[in-house]
Amino acid sequence: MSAAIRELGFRPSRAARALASGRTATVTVLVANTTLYGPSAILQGIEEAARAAGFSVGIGVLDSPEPDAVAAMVERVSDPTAGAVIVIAFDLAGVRALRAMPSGVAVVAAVEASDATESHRYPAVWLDERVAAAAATRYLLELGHETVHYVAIPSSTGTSDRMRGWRQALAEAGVAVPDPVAGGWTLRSGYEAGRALAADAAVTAVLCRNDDVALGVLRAMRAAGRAVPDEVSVVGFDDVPQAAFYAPALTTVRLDFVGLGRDCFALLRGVLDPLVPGRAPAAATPELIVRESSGPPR
Amino acid sequence: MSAAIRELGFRPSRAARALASGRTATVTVLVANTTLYGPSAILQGIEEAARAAGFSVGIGVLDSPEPDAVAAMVERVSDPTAGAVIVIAFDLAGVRALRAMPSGVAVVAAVEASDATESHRYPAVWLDERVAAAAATRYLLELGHETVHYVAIPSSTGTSDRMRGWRQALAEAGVAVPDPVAGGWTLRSGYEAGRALAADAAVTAVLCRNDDVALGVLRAMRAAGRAVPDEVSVVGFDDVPQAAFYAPALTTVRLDFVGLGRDCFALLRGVLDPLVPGRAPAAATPELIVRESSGPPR
DNA sequence: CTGAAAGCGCTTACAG
DNA sequence: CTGAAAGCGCTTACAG
Repeated sequence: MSAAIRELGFRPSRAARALASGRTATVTVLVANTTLYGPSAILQGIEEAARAAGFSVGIGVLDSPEPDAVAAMVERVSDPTAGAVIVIAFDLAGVRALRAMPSGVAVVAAVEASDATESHRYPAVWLDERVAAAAATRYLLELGHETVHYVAIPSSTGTSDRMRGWRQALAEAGVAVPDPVAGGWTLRSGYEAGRALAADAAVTAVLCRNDDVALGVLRAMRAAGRAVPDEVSVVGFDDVPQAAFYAPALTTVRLDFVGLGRDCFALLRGVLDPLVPGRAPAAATPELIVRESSGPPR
Repeated sequence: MSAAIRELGFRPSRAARALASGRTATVTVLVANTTLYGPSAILQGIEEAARAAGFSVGIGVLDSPEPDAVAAMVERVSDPTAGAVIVIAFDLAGVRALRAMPSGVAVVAAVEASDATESHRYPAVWLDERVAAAAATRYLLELGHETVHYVAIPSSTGTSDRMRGWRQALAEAGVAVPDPVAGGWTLRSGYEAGRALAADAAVTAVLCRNDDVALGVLRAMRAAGRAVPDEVSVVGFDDVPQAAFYAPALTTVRLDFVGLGRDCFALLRGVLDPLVPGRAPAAATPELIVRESSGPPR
């Protein structure tokens, strides 16, 4: 912008440019809840990369997985001049939004389960959670635990790489595969799952679908008088910034959500404009962070 | 939309409409970090209200409080056809963005300190944190503590209603006002502040600027062998969903950020169109939630 | 009350 | 290489 233009306070109209040129440097990201750590960190990463590339970012939250609500949201973002969309498809609402996207709009997804059909219908990005879950499970087994229990969040995507990795590690070790315990997205549901697990004296190690669930389980163990990690080990997933400060500090799998968000935008960039040199994914590999909540069985 | 139109897959172009009519149903919200609970919950509330009103919401993150970076962001959102902006001015970056907004664009803010000049230059919305902080302080005093220490997050906005409420309650009780201890936005900084406090045997009660700081303080106390709440009480601010599950469960001030976000959008709505009936603020009044981390001094 | 025309602020293909 | 014209898809004021 020249000094003269700046002085006059001239600002180009994005709307006019979009209309005239037929394209907009805009992504809108569809997400179920901006309040949870994972999605909010992915959003942070997307925004960072988008801003660097001169893109605007819009946001649409999928309050409810109810088909009509999802369809309404999809309708809003399918405006022909509205630009591309990224959907964070870690749960039912996101998966349904992905399925409902009309052809003709550029869409890219961040998914949880790499084997889900969603990741084949659209360009997608994910972390290698299966390997990480298997590693966490193996770690517990090697500590001497006879098996490892798993607290899942059901009806999210149907399949989960985390659960598959856990199951696979158990199978490879030739160890009994207990039924997964049903948790949920709330802390309370993690607590309830923990209560059930605490009541079973045979349980000595539990892997949790995320750190919120793990925090609930931790509290349930304490309430039941089962010492962590002396009597039972608990391991989470995500490594939220608070995890290192819990009591006990949580052993968990660190997931680079911000990096995943950046990769997601880079992928979208490549879809929109094949001439833009595609960068290799930069998200860090998931890594088990051993802290205080895990140890050998008594 | 008629069935015929739907069948043909017709979707109106938002860009064309914006150009022709001169207005866009769009808000973009400027925020420093989508990853923190407060801002992300406010965003959730804004998006919910905006969607209900048929508005699109954009997001711009203020990575850095550095003036050039802030100016660049402000420039992007000041597009004449881009619509209104909401800035979450809880920290330096937000406050600076607010100050840099050119006249002519509709802006509304969510602020922390009701007395700051920012809240007078623009329509703003805030929670009554001063009264809540005073109440939390009084609660600790009435438990029998001789005074209450405060862990602040410095250089955020300059003034903080939370700190003012604490100071006021102490003054009204005719009690010594200790120097605030400097914390920060990271958990680690809360931990460091807690270490300093733990080393001072005279400290029996500490009020923390937010729950993250409080979690850090909790851990520091544990590391120093000071029992909570038996030897020292710690109280937070925010009531993040995890607070009830910490060990010990955190006594904290519940802040209705989602409601604040809704109110913020309602205020903006009124600014954009004075004919729209303005609804009374609906955010819940801050409330002290007493849990396990506070009690009488020994 | 209905319908054709002008215009919103840009970009772009084309004439000069 | 430069400059004037057409057109992007809507809205709106105006003629009929």
